Amino acid sequence: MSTSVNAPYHHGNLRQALLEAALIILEKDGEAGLGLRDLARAVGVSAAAPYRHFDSRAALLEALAVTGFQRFSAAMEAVASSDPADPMAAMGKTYVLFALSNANLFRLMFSPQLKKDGRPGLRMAADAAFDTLRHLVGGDMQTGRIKALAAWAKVHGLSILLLDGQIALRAGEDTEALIAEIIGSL
Amino acid sequence: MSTSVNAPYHHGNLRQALLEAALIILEKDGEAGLGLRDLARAVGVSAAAPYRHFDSRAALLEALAVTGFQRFSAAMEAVASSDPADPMAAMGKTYVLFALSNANLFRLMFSPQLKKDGRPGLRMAADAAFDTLRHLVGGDMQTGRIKALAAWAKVHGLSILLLDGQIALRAGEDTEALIAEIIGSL
DNA sequence: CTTTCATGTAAACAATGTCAACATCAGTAA
DNA sequence: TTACTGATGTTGACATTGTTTACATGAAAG
Repeated sequence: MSTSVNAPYHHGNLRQALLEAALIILEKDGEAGLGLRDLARAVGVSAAAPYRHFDSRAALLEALAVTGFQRFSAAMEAVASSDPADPMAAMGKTYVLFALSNANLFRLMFSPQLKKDGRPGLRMAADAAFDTLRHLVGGDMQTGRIKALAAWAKVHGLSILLLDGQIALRAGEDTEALIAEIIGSL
Repeated sequence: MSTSVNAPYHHGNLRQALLEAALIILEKDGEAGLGLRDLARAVGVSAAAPYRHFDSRAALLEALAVTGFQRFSAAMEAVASSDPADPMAAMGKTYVLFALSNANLFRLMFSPQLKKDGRPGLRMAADAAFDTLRHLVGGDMQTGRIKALAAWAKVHGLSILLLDGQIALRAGEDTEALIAEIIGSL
């Protein structure tokens, strides 16, 4: 029984296909909804096949989170290099919008689960992302460390509170405008 | 086979015992490490017994999170009623310290898992907690909504970043002092 | 053509959440 | 007291999950 009429025994690029399908499932169903068997079935492969490319489910999740940090870095560098009027505000807005448009991926990136296993790839990716973030901030304006940390905390907290639906929008209020207002209140 | 020599058939106060043991396991092993069977064994009861008091594992977690919000509210009210010099700063500090000293419980309170099932008890507890928070803030100083949201975001983000170990302490730096500094930078 | 090795499959395992059927016991009513 | 009843606990089973082991396939190297 094969999904397509003439499915080849070897998939060809299973690792990549798994990651792409996993990302879709992740955004739709959340991390808990991402089962290895469902994922394998979605790609048209047996339940054990993913183990040729990932040591465990956690390793698969780690790979997802790593690509998340890479995309995050890319987004931040893109705004920074677009030479905006207020670099800090622009980066903050990008930070929050990235979280909102990649909700479950963002949550996965900061998942305490993955961190607890001490997965080195994830730690490296996160460190790299925040290093470039620090570099971009330090390059464009000479903020002190405390102010930078405070800005980071504000932007990160805003991301999570919005993600969790804790911040209620008023009637006719625009999310993006609210973000700008909160970021602007330094 | 019974844990104690003369264990009675009926536990007596199983629901409470489950919650207390669950809280301990939660703080030690995290949410993923909190299995129903282990929990039942820790309390000296069969694997199915918890189902007489909780509909599901998620319901048990919800109950834990609810008590978390109650403790959180109590802590915030305690500081506010102690009439501190700078109410906002004091509450912010309490907010972060609560998160740090109840790490996994705090994470559970904001777990996307529980939120997704639309558990009404959790939503009510969270709303109640944040209502009292808003009340305390609004009562002591007339902050605008945007400033209040910004302060909330900063304090919440700081909690999570510290919890995740993302903010590195410098040599000889005190966590509590750093918190105070960041909160102070409004 | 043969060999090899990365990559896939099938079948099994242990552990988990959950449920159904039965056991125990405290309290109430006769 | 005696019988019933409902709340609470136990046992055994089930489906599902992550994971492993043994085997199958086939593309590329020799």
